[in-house]
Amino acid sequence: MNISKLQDSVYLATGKIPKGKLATYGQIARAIGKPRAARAVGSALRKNPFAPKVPCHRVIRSDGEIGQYAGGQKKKIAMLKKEGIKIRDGKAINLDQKLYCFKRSFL
DNA sequence: GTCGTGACTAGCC
DNA sequence: CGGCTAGCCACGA
Repeated sequence: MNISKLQDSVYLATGKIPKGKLATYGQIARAIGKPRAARAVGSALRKNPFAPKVPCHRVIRSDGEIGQYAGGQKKKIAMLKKEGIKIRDGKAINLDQKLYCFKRSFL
């Protein structure tokens, strides 16, 4: 369990993302109570000790871009496509439709 | 305790 | 609309 508190919060929030839905780093950061910690969220996901448990590939940028991925953006895009997310030129379409509403129980 | 880096965001030109 | 810069947060050395 050698994980920091920030990581724990990020994994918890990310794990709540249902299949077929997406979330932005900023959204997760906000969900954990740190709306300015989008970077820290990415750093936490990069370690991702809960690989299959935490769908880090469902987390994308606020611009609708896929963002980085430990296994490569290509893999991330492929997985998202399989989940039902449509990707075009490395960007998620219908993003507003696929975005997931986070709970504010953290606050 | 200080410095540097990174799966980001928003603002400015 | 597109590209660039600065700002923020957390972690590791």
